[in-house]
Amino acid sequence: MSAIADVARLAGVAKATASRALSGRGYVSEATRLRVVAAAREIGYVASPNAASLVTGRTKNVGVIIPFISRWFFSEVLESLEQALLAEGYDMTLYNLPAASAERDSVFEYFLARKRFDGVISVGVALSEAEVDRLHRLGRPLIGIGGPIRDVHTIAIDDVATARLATEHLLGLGHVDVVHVGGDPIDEMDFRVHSQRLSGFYSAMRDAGRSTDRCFYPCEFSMPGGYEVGLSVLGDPRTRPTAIFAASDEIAIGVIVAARELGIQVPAELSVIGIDGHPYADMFRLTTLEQHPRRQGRLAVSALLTELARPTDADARLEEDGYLTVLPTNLVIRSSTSGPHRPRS
Amino acid sequence: MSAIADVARLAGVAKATASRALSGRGYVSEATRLRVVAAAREIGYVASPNAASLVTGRTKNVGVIIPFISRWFFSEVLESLEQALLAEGYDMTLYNLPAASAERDSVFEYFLARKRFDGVISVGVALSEAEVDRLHRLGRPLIGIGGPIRDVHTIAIDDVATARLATEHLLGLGHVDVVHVGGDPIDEMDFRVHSQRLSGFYSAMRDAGRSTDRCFYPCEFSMPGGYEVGLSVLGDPRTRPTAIFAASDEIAIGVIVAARELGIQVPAELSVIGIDGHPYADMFRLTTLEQHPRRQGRLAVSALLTELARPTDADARLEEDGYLTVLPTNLVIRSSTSGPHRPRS
DNA sequence: TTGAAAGCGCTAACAA
DNA sequence: TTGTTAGCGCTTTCAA
Repeated sequence: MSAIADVARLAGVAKATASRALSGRGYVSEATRLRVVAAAREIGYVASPNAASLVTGRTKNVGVIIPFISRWFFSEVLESLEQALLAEGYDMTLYNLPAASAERDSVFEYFLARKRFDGVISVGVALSEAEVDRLHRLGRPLIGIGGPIRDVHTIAIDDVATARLATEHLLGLGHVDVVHVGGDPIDEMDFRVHSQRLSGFYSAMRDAGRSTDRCFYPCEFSMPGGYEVGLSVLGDPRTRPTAIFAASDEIAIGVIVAARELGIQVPAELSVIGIDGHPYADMFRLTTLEQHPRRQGRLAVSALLTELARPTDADARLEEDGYLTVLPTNLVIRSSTSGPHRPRS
Repeated sequence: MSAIADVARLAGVAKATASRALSGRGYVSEATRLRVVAAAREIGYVASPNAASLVTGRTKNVGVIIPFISRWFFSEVLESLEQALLAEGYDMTLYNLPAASAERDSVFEYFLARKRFDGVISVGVALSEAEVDRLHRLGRPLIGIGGPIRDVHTIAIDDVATARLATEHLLGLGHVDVVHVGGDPIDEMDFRVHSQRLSGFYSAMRDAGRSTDRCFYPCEFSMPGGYEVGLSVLGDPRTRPTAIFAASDEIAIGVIVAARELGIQVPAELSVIGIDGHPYADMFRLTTLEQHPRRQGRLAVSALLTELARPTDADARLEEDGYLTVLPTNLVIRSSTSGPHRPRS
C-alpha cells in the first residue's frame, strides 16, 4: 500500500510536510496543503494508524467494557456509544466482561494491558478494588456509566431516588398493597442496582407509614424472571397486591404477561410501574421512569473526550468537576396508571 | 512502560532473542526461554501490539459490521462473536452500520480503510456491489453471517426453507386460514429475509393448494410492529385467521399480545409460529424454529481463523469449500401448538 | 542457538 | 514555511 513517502514524492515535498498537511498539526501553506491533499487522494492514501500510534501514543480507539449486550439498557448504551465515538473518528473495541471468571481476568491481564485505546468506558460493571487499580494504572482516562467507581467520573441515574419516585407514584394513587419485584441483592453482579432500587422502595414505604413485611419478591433480572415471579405473587386472589413496582421494564412486562394470563386486567385491576423507558412499554400499557441510556452514552463520550483533551493531571481534574453526573429520570405515564381497583384495607 | 529491550537486558540476551522467546517464533534454547519469560513477568512486560503490527502486518483484531445491536438475533451473534474471538486472543472492533447514509459511507471510506483488523465479519448486512468490492480490496478475509455476499463464505439458515417448514407445520395441523405477518419487502435493508420468508410461505401455501390472496400482512420488524398489525388482523372476528406464521419471534410475540388483548386464547384459539428460538418463547407459549445465532457466530469465527491461517490465494480457497454454510433450523414446540379451534371452511 | 542491524510508517524536534 | 533527522517498539533477515 502507499505510504506517506509516496504522497510526499508525488506532491514534491518532504515526508514531514506531507504529514503536517494531512494531520493538520503544524504550519503548512495553503498551497502546499492543497497539493498534498490532492496527491494523497490521487493514490488513495490512508495513513497507517499503527505507525502513527507508535509515535504519538494515541490510538483513536476507545475500549468499552460491558457485562451484557442483549439487555435493553446495555444495548442502547452500546449503540449510542458507537455512534458518538464514530462521529469523533474513534473506533470502539468491545470487551464483554462476564462475572468473576477466567475470561474476566484475561480481559484485564491481557486485553486491557495491551492498551490499544486512548480511554475506557465502563458500562454497568461493578469493578473490584484490584480491577479499578489496574485500570487506573493503565494511565488512560476512564469514564463510568451506571454506578460509582472510585476516582472516576460516572454518568448514572440515582437508583434510590428513582425507586422512591416510582413507589411514591403508586402510593399517591391510593394503593395500599404495594410490592416490589426486583433483582435479588444476593446475586447482583452489576452495580448495586438491585439493592439500591430495593432500598429506595423500602424508604418510600416507611415514609408513608407502610409495613415493609413480605413485600419484596426477588426474581431473575429479565422478562421471564418477572413472569415467573408474577405468576406466584399474583396467583392467590386473597393475597394479591394491587400495585407492583418492578425494578426494570423487562421485569415489569413479565409481570404484566403473568397477570393477564391469570385473568387480571392491567392496568385496570393492577398497576405496574417499571424503570427504563423501554420501547415495549406502550404495547403493555406500562408506566415507566425513563433512564435515557442513549443520553448516558453520549454524555460518557463527551466526558471522555474532555479528559482526553486535557493535560494529564488526573487528580486536579477530578477535584475540579467531581465524580458523578447524575441524570434526572422522568416519569412517563404510558397509560393511565390507575388507583386501586379493589381496596382491601 | 517497559519495552522488550528492558526484558532483554534483565535476562542478559539480545532484543531479538527476547522477541523469539516471547513470541514463540524461531529457535530459543529452553533455558534462555525460561529466563526471558521470568524477566518479562518480573517487570510486567506487555508487548506493544502497535509496534508488532507495524512490522508483521497482523493486528490480532477483527472488525465486525452489523446493522442493529438491540435486536435479539444480532445481539446474540455479537455476544458469541466476542466470546469466540476473545478466546483466540483477538480484539473485536464494532462498526454499527446504518442503512445508506453518510455515516455508512464514512465507515467504509475512513474506518474500514484504516485496516486495523486481520479480517472482517459482516453480520446481516446487505452490501452494495461497491461496498463488496471495497471490502475485497482491503485484502483481508471476510466472512458473512445471515445472507450471501459475492465471493464470501457465509453462515446462514435457509430462509425460504425455514419459512416453508413453519407454514407446513401450521397446514399440517389442519389450519385453513393461515396468514403471514412479516417485514415489508419494500423496506428491507438487511438481506432479503423479508422477501425470502414471504416466498417460502407462499410456496408452501401454493403447494398445499391454498389461495395466497390477502394472507400477507407487512409490519415493522419488531414486537410493537407485530402488535400493531396483530390488532388489525385479528380485530374482526369474521375474518380472523386461525393460524399465523410470523417472520420472527419478536413479531410473533407482538401478535400474541395483541390477540390476548382482544380476548383470543393463544395457543388454544390461535396458533402462532415464529422463527428465532427467542428466550421469551416459553412465556408466550410460542412455537418457533431455532436459528442458533450463537452457533452462527462461533462458526463464523472459526471460518475466519481458517482463512487467516491459510496462504492468501483467495480464489483457490473459495473454489475449494464453496461460499455457503447453511445451518439446519430445528422446530421447537414451546407449547402444544394446536389445530384449528373453530374450523370455518 | 544467539546477536547485530535494518526497517515497518509515521510524527516531532530542530534547523534552515 | 519547509526539510532533515531521529526515533516510537517491535520482528526479522543475516551473520556469527
